[in-house]
Amino acid sequence: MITQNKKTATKPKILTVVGPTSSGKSELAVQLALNFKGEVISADSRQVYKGLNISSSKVSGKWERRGRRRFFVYKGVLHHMIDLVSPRKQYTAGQYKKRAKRSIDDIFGRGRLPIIAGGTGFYIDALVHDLELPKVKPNKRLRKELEKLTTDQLVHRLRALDPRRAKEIDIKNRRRLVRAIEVVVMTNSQVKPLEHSHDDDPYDVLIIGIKLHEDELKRRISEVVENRIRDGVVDEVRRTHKRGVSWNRIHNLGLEYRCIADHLNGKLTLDEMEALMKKEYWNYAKRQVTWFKRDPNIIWLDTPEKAFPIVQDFLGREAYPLPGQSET
RNA sequence: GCACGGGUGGCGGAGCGGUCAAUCGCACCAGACUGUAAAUCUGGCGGCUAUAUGCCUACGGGGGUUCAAAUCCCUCCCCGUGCA
Repeated sequence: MITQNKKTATKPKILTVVGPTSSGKSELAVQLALNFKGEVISADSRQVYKGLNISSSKVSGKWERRGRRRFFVYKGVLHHMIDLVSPRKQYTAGQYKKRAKRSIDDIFGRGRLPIIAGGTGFYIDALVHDLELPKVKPNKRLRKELEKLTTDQLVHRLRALDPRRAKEIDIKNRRRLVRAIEVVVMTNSQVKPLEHSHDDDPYDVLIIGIKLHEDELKRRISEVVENRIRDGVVDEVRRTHKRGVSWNRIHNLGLEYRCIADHLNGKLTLDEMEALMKKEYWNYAKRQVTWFKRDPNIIWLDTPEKAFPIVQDFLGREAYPLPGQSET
């Protein structure tokens, strides 16, 4: 259990590894975990789903029994926030935050270091800054109804309900408008303004970002896509659909799920699919970078190995010999 | 060689006398993000510049018609298809 007395107590330390897709975050996280007695918390919106393995770049670990509990283990390192629900269900950022927070407490309870690693920036922010996301579950009926309105009508509706929110929201983004209205309608109250100062953060966080050279990243993305196809992503998606996940839902999972679904439905040849996947992944990587860019606290590294001394410094203990130093 | 069809911005592809620096898509650049975030959304994208109801150069080359041409005519070059 962590209790944080904001000003006086020293906050518990956690580590975060971010970076665009294919940059090697997962592997670095594992290495850091091995060196600094940590456990990994995946911050990836698709790895929470069971059965999406190759397609979500899940580490190739296994579920193992440890005492009375079962953990997802890779290279001896415990991984959390993986394989939580069926892809038929929709897992949300709020659910993620709540559960990941428990994982952090859990890890502290074992006297270990939580290492958050992943590419879903929103999840990481929610967790690390303890964002208070409105506790309003999706209301299908209401959404369906709101969906029928024009964007302008949605804006007017929101203005009437919550003028402050209407002012700051992206008024061209229907999805956001619908959700904002949903929140007001369901809670019967307006959203309070968000103000998060870092002083309020519950943890002392070191964020390491992997920043590869553009060409290098592109190269790696190509490689990853090719490997996945060879390893059977197409089959994985086919199987996922056979298990009752609708094409519509698969399409909504984004990126390669779309490309592969289109291929399976005869809209794309295998080659077209591959090319499209590479393109989509690259664009995604850029979106991720845009997100991370605005956090000035991220320490960007061009080679993962540079992380070790920085982390050691952050933890400020002698207890963690750097790799290679332990043997001599 | 003849007959059609076509040559438009990095690419695909609209426009077929004025309101065209040229719809749109892709690529590219930048950005947003309060329980769908691998989702969703926005802006820019010929050149120049004080970024603008500004100037310049533009729709294969050249020449014409017209107040006005990417759009019409002539001619040349190139590509595709059909016939020789």
